[in-house]
Amino acid sequence: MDRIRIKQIIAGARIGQLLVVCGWIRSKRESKGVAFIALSDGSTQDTLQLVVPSESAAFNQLHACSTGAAVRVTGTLRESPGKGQKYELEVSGIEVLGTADPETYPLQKKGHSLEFLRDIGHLRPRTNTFGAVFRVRNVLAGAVHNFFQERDFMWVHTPVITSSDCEGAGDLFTVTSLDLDRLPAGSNGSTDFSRDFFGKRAYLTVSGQLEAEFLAMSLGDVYTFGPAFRAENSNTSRHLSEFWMIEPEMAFADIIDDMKLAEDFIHYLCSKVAAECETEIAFFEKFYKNTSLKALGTLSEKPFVRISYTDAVKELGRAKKKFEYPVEWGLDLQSEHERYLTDTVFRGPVIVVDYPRDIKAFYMRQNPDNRTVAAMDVLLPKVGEIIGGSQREERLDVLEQRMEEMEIPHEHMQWYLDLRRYGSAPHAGFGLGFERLVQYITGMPNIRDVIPCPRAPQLIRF
RNA sequence: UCCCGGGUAGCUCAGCUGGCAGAGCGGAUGGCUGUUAACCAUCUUGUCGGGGGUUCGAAUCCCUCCCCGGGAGCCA
Repeated sequence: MDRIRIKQIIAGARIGQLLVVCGWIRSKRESKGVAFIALSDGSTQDTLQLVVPSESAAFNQLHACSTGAAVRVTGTLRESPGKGQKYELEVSGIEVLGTADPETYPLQKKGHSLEFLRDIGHLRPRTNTFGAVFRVRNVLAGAVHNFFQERDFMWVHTPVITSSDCEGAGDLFTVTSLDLDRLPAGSNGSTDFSRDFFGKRAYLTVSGQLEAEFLAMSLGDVYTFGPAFRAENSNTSRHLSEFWMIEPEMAFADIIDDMKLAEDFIHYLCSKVAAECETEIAFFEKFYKNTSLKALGTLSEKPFVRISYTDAVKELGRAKKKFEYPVEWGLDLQSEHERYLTDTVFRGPVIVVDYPRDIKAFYMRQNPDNRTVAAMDVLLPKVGEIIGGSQREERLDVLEQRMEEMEIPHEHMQWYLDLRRYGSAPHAGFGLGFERLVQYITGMPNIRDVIPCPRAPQLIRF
């Protein structure tokens, strides 16, 4: 007989049927006449209540059924007379597949701190919290593809290993097959990377954007969804060294189209999670209080406030609040400024657009005022920046001049400049940090708790 | 990387004006009950983060290193 998932049982219409269920024991309550077991199989937030009557042969095996043990159970589904669950399985047979020594099994019936669970990363998906996080993460990942596929964006696979070191974002991890104990010497004490695997220095990608641009400039609308790597020494609840990024890129599009896409995207994802992860969100609402179905519902409809950088600076200048960092046109907005805009002034997501060109990347399109670029950031309450995007500079002369001003060497960028030489066209895109989205929607305080195997400075266990 | 706050039993934490290392939870055993993080009784648990120093004596004071958390910077 095939096993059935608890998720399907909860969905209903199986009362009276003989079923086989496999899973891990969460808790057990024993008495003389009857025992109760809460069983989880990861398919859903809910546990299945197993009822083991003392006359059942399974009753003698209860000793091995401690918290954490894996079992295969046969029984008849009944309507539950008790509170807290609709169904329960009246057990006729239990096969203990794997015991879990209660003296050493680290998960208790009680709740654990998120910090402790990080130390047992291989077992934490068995908890309510992490089961919920990873189910929401899965629904979000599926929704990302649905959103773009429904709009005829093509999923493109940009490289993980790259030779491009001028993508603008932080420090890079070097990828090498050289013997690190005997590095070939180059000039003035450096390493000779011409002897390395690729014949030149290679890195883990920090972004697929530049590659996505050339794919957009032939396929039209594309998106990437894959890992990115940053070697920055960032120790915060919002940064990972390895994270997943979504980067749509649209040909024949401007910054207005870009903002529209970003807003539609967030709306879509929130509505999908609200519809498909009701129990998970209800769980987060109850135990972490940083998210709610109601808030998700609002987020999936409410239009985002749009404000120019220049007006945002004016708004901050009017603020009664004392800021630690100065507010002045030309300086980048600090976390406290962004938070003031999202949490106090507009009380919701805000898109800030048209930033000073001197604080933004070389590829962003210069506006007619000659001092701002068509760049936009989507800011969310509490989490801060979740999306950074721009219209790309499609004019060859303007781009070349900008690269010179910012001292970016042209030689490795000829292919990028070619896109402006041959059939150039307006195009725009953005990058969204997937974990920050999961973090925002689940309300998890630390980004290390929304990815199965977090990588950060000094952290690469599991 | 910088600024704060921490590291004591398997977990959460108290003890910190230097003087016998504690509680709750968990776990084990027994009892009881269609139970819901069940309940009652008994029992169980230590490299006080590592190293060095001050002292008759250090979990407690000093130095140093490691790790964790919060905030900042960098960014998504």
